[in-house]
Amino acid sequence: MDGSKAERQFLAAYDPRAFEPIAVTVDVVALTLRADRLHLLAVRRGGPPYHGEWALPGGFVRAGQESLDEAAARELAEETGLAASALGRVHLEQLGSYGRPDRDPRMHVVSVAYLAFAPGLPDAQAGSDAAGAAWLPLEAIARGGQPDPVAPRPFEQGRRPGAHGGGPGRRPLPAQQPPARHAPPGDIHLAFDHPEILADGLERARAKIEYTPLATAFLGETFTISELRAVYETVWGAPLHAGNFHRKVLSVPGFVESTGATDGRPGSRGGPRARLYQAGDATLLHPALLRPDREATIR
Amino acid sequence: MDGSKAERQFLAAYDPRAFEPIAVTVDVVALTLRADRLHLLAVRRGGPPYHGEWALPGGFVRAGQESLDEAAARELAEETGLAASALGRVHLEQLGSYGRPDRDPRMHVVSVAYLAFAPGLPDAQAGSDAAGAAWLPLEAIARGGQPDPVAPRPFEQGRRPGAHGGGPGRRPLPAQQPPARHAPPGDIHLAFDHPEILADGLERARAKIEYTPLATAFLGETFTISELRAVYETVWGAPLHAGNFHRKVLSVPGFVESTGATDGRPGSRGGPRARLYQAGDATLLHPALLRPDREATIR
DNA sequence: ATAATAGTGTCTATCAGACATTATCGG
DNA sequence: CCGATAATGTCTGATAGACACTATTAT
Repeated sequence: MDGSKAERQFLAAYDPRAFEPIAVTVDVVALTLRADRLHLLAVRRGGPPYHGEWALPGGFVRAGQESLDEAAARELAEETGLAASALGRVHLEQLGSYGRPDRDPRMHVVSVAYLAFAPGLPDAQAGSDAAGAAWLPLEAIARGGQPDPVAPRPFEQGRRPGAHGGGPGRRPLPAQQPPARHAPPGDIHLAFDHPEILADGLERARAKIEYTPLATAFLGETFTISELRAVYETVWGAPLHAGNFHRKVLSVPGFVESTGATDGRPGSRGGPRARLYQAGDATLLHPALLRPDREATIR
Repeated sequence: MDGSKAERQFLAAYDPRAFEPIAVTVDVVALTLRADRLHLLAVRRGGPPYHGEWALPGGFVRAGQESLDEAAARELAEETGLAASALGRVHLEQLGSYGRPDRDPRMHVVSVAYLAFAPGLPDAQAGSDAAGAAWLPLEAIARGGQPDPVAPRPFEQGRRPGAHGGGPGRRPLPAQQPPARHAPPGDIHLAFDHPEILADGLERARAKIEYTPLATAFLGETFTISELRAVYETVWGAPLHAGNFHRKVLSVPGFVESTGATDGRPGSRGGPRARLYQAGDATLLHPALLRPDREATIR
């Protein structure tokens, strides 16, 4: 029809600035578990547009210097103030790209979104870029679109004490936060199209723990089956049968491996000391742990 | 540590060309079924780099003018020479983004890859950009990486006559191609990192037809259960039990709907006339059609 | 003692897969 | 008739989920 494409490519080969540019950024939907509730890592924007509002952590990809994966890891490290060592236990995967021309008022920005699962991380985001970075409870964030039918409604589970991971030293921690009621209602609104990205990330997370062992990425090095169940219950927003879950998890080869040890910190409301497990070497769960009745065929 | 991000953002707001740019392209892994074999839409490159080699169809996203989805649909339409009407039956979804700084020798190019499932399309890519566009049988294309263990080995199925869809008028077509042996061996090598993108697209396709009805996107408006089974067998590269498949497909609500009609063109080797079905209204299959034994837990 | 939890056993409905059977068509 | 296919039926092993039960610990 025109051959203009070949021409454009030719030009691009010799003058990369010949076109109106498109900026490329990475944004990270970083999730963690705190006190049996999902939290999102968010930053306060320090300039226009959306000055002062919350947004996903992210930034520009450094042209010619880094891959998308590297850029996402870098942004996450900067924003959490975490050393690469601590990032080792964080799962990071590409979520998808968002490129509507008007999603950023300044110019056409294509954002490559990433999804991160993190164990309980220290709250302080010292130094670094993100003075205003914080873990926000998900319920405090306004839904992207319609009321999500598969949304993780906090169904008020037994409020386990150590059900969140908590890194290597996660021993006592009698309840770092007073079990304050559901926190502020969903009145925090994310900037840009980040509500949509968050919604996609949540759905991905819910699906991902069905057929991969990534739920363990929310926990510490070792964990009990109950803690693992708490991850599923929180991410899926539905209670699971303790006994069946226990048997199921142990029956899936490669999901978890027993460390001989038992939990030194038993449940605060009694019960025998649980055995401790660590993540196995499986990358896919077979058979999978399917979400409870997604109502025959969702249409 | 520096606050340079805020500064960069500030600059970007007022001078989009202040940085070394990153180009954004879309590339499409378009798959179709011809004569019971998967084919990939590929174009011959008309200029450096990789001049004369095969590559995925794609091109630059038009800054400020179109979304990523729109760009992918546009490129696919240009390359196939298809009107938007014919594209209506094509499934198009985002696959992932690829952004290693050295993946294009000219400059840092981030490519947003898309995956397309198409019914049998006319071979002629008239006019349009792509003088050199063609559907290449997958076996003719060199594997991206290691020998893919889940690769769809052509297991030599019964060579059904009409097992490929074939758009609205797919009646006679007694065997448009002589059942030529497996075509040239895998010696075609795709340019750039397109072998990797193709491999990812194939794996996505194999997984996607497990839990979505998208296998029907490879077929015409109406199809028989056998034709649908041929899609699964070809994409998965493994034979399926005809009887069990039949019963299973009909038992999944919303997968297929019976049109009263029966196939006017019976199997060339006899047998009763099969009933014709059309795609149902389900968007997810429940229960899913799982691939045959992926060997307990893939590690 | 009471309540709550860890872990195991049992039963049942469901499903995937193997196999068989009947009917229908082309050659 | 013979061979291949469509469609349905039957059987078995595996699994998910419901439920029960015992043991252990905090309060």
